[in-house]
Formats: sequence, structure tokens, C-alpha cells
Amino acid sequence: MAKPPKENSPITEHLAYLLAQANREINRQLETRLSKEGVPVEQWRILKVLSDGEGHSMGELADAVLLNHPTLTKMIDRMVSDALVYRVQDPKDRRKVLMFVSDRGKALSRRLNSLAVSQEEHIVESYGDKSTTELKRLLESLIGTAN
Amino acid sequence: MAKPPKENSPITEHLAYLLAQANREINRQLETRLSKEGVPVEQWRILKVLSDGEGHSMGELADAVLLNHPTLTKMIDRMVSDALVYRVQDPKDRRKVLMFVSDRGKALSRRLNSLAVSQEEHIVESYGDKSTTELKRLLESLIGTAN
DNA sequence: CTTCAATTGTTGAATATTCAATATTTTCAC
DNA sequence: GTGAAAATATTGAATATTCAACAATTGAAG
Repeated sequence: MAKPPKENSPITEHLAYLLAQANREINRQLETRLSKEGVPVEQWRILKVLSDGEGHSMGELADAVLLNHPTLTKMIDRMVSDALVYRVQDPKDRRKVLMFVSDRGKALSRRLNSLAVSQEEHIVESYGDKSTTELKRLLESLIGTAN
Repeated sequence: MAKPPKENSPITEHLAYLLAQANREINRQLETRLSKEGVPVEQWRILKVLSDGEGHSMGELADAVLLNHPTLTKMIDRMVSDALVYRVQDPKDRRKVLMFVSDRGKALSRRLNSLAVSQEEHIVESYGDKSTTELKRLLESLIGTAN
């Protein structure tokens, strides 16, 4: 039976370490797939979130895509240069900026999504449907607990 | 029943995203604890791995602590300045450098480990023993599958 | 209404990470 | 044994991220 890490358990038994390791590995796989389109994982996230067609403020977006505000600002600057997204000042609250995805961004988002889905299918294939579903359930629950 | 992400599933259903989110959250909690000693999470990992008293090469260590080689080199430089670890040229293979933890490093490692264990206990408390154990098992299995 | 605090987003400087190139040593084919 | 290729660690330049300060706007107390 696996026990919680006591005095001198190896680092590989710590939840924080296992999460970092698994995240690193899966992220690297995804990165490799997305590199076909020359796009970092974070931009896939941004495009995917914006693909609901709604305008999202920078703060909202930063939370959703797991980036700090200044990092997001600079990444969005690049994506604006690439004409993937654009800024609109929120008329209801002029402190805010609403982000929208362009047609070009939508097209890219579809291609990226197909790559991401294919990665996930590949994982399900080798790791198993049951394990994948259960792992997702546990992760969601952990995230819910932590907040 | 949770399904694999199809055409337009939200990003929150992707395994890669859930892992990133969970990792971010747990890592942030751990970071907060360790900040009591003014030490980043990576240094905890390094000290913990080296605490077996054996000498570890930089390559070995980089794999173990999930850092790229150049990043590790520079972090080790800082830790050497802080007298937490020291370098010894491997006599069997002079390309290699063996890293060892100093007494000061060992003492810090014990304090850090106690903080890390307390974090994990806190997670088990709110998240549950069964869920934690099961999540760890699934993560280990995923990591094994991915390699 | 006015003022002060809070919210939102961006900027620039400081810091950290990554990529490519390098130096050194070992391994292996011949 | 020699020379070419591989392995190991580090360096410096390019890039990215973070922190603290800022500007603009809104909210709220008086």
C-alpha cells in the first residue's frame, strides 16, 4: 500500500513531484505535435478559450490559460502581430480590454485542436480509456479542493 | 460519463490542461510553504535527491529534478555560492561532475522536507487519503506509459 | 459631487530560461 | 593505437518571464 511520504521517502513519492513530472511529459508531447503549426501550447489555449466567440478580458483570459498578466500581455502582442486575435476596449468598463479571435485565428485554432485531440486519443490508446477518465476525474476534484 | 474531447469540447476537459492546472496549483501551495526558508521548489528537489549522500552527476540530477542542463548548472552555481552543495570531479569519468550536499544543505533539506510533508498531509486531509493514493498511482502509471 | 481606494492592463528593468556553440573526456571502429 | 563520433558539462547570446511601478478607469465613502 502506498503511504504518504514520511521522513525520508524519495521525491518520486510526493504528489507535487508526480504532478510536475506527468505535466512535463504530456506537455512536451503536445508541444511536439503543435510545433507542426509552429505554435506554443499557450497559444493553443488562448485560441481555444477565445473560440467561443465571446470577448474575454485579459484578466479572465490570464486565469483561463494559466498565465500571469504581464506574460499574457506580451504573448497577446505577438498574436496580434500575427493577426490571430484583436483587442477591443470594453464599452461597459473602459479599464478592460476584450479579446477576440480573428478568422485566421479560428482557422488555426481548428487545426491545433485536431492535433490536440489526436494526442489525447493517442494517450487513451496506450494508457487506457478507464485510467484516463479516472485520472481526469481525480484531477478535477483535486483542483476543486485546492481552491 | 466523461468522454474524450471531441470537436469543440472546452479546454478544461483536456488531460494536458487539467495536469497543467493541478500542477500549477499544488506547486504554488508548496512554493508558499517553502518561501519560509526562502528557497524555490527546484532547490528542494535538488537537495532531496542529493540527500541520499551519493554523488550524482549533473545529467542524472537534471533528469531527476526536471530541469534542463543549463538551467540546472546555473541553479547549482547559486547553491554552491550558498554553500548548500559542492562539486567533485568524477574520478572514474572525468567528463562528469559529481554533486554532493554539504552539512548546511542537509540541515536545510530536513527543514524543507518537513514543510513539504506538512503540505502533503494538508492535501490528504482535505482531498482524502483514498483519492490521494489513487491519484498518485494513476500518475505513476501515466508517467510509465509515456516513456 | 469629490476624493480616495480598488481594479484593470501595460511597461521597463531585473531575473531566469533556453538554444546553439564550445571544451573536455571517453568510447568505439578500424 | 589513432581518429572520428558520442557523451558530459558549461558558457554567452537570445528569448521569455516576473516583479514593481505606472496610468487609466471605476467604485464607494463621506
